[in-house]
Amino acid sequence: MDEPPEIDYRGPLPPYQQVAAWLRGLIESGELRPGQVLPSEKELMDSTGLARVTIRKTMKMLRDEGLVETVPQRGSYVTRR
Amino acid sequence: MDEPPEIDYRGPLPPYQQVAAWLRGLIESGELRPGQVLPSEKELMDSTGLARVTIRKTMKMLRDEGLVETVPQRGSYVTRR
DNA sequence: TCACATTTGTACGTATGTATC
DNA sequence: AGATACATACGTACAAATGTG
Repeated sequence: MDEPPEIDYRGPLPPYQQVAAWLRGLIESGELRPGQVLPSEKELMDSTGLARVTIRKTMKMLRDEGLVETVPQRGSYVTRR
Repeated sequence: MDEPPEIDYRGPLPPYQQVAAWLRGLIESGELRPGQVLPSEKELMDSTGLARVTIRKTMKMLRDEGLVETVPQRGSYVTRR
């Protein structure tokens, strides 16, 4: 898994959307394929330096977009379509 | 943290400047040292009885003076110089 | 069967940013 | 100056299910 971009706390997009944009790009480019697992909340926290609630907000956004599906105690996966 | 002075709503200085003057004094006297955190907006609201917008006006004044720096979601700190 | 680490779910408290009335 | 609301973010803690050894 690539490293996420540096978080810009002063940019036009809030941190949780910056992470979402990064993951969205990986999915749409095919780097992350349908059925494939995404980094765990912990991994994203460590790689971005953001808090868990912020990462969870990112994942919720991607879920709402239908791009990923989250399985409790398992992880989040790229939606198969 | 000391208690702020009683707010004089009829005095020559508006309330937000009265609070600013108090904090400025603490900083210049060394009671609040560089890098040290200032009371949160909530604490200042409670201890002064003033509204949040007023407290924020106080902090903006101190920021503009270069006496303090505010970190989003963190708090305001005495500028290190 | 058991113990342990991992992972998501949930909740609470605190803090600043922004907007509306 | 004030009141209220919502957005965004950090930290902590605990619960519950899963996977691994």
